[in-house]
Amino acid sequence: MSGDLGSLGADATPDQVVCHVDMDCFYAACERLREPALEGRPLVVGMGYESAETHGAVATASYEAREFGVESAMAISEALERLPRKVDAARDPDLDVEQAGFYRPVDLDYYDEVGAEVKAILRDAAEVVREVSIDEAYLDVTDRVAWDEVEAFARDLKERIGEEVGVVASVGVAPTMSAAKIASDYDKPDGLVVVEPGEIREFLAPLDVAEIHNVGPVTARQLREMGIETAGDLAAADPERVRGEFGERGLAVRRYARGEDPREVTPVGEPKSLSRESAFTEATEDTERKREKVRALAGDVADRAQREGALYRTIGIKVVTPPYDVNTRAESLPGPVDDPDLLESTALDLLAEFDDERVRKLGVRVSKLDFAESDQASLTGFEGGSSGSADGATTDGESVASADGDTDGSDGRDAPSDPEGQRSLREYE
DNA sequence: TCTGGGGTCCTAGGACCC
DNA sequence: TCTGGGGTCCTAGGACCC
Repeated sequence: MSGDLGSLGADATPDQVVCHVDMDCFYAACERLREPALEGRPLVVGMGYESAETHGAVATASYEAREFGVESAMAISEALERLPRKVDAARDPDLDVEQAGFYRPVDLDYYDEVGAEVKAILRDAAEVVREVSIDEAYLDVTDRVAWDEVEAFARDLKERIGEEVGVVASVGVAPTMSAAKIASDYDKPDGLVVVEPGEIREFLAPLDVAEIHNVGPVTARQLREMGIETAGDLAAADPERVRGEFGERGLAVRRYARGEDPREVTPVGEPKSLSRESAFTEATEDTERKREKVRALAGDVADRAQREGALYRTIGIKVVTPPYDVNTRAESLPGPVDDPDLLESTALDLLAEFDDERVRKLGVRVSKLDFAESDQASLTGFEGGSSGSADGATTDGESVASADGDTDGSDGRDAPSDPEGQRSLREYE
């Protein structure tokens, strides 16, 4: 029986050896890499945070900082109450310098570089790697490592990451993606947990339902109200009852709790949407400020779409109003475009509905993406001078811009993406 | 004290078509 | 004449993940 999914039912669990690699406090680890003096000290990395400011949220807190009660996603202002900044403590006689910590703003570009080094090691160690985020990946090592060798394999992997990159990874190994993920989290930091096929049910059974993938705060609370507290409870629950309460998603989660997971490790594909969002320091009603922010966000999204060779067919905005109400509006076009001006004007039109509202956060998104045409152009080496990537649009019947007049005339799609933007879109090897 | 930013998937209702 | 049924696409919101 080699993991031939085709011969199994769609829901069957494939025969796999899955490794989940998860960096410990990754952002904090990166900061310590370039600032070794931070080693061993309470360290908070804040998003939307700038030095000496108090707004933003905790992206990562080092384990030392967590001892002071600082948690992920907490407001920086609250984190500062639990763990004052070292610089402030040094100046304030009422504060104890020993009970203070260090705060740094996130620097994603740098973390990306470090993450890329780790990913290179992972791709070297396994044929199939699914990179889930900047600091996390699944490896399929079924064809490379037997169950009795997998612990040594994982230990080597952790060592390589530690020696070559200088950050600490936790690794979980299991027959399914969902169990491997739980295993990597089980003994953090610096964890290494192997769950062999025969052990998976017993391993999962005592865990809190909230630890199961796709069980968030809402589902966890509803499950508890049903008397389902552990993965074992959920595994044993009547599937019809679970389906009635949570639909198909509930059934999937119940299967995870039973150690069943039909997903095979595959590389991530092209993105489904691209977006940018940004918060105001405090909610504003000022129409021009809102429009200004949307213009900036739309420009960023347009640039990114162009760089990645993505055409988009749906343009949307997100408007967050106090206390924290999320509103989305979207409009689909007749065909996929690469048109920054249209993106901006559409986003602004959608925003008009909120002219009278106080707004704390705005976002711009493009979706229904289409990479085929620019792929085509780059793969065939079409350089097509000034008419660049638009050439693809003429090859299939769906010519884009002409389609409808609903955008105040101006078929103005300006000369599309420059050749610079055409750098290789994927790295199938 | 006002919660950052970037994503994915699912559901539900309405429009529209056959 | 409301009496169905099936399918697709669209928008909006929600839950979840990192």
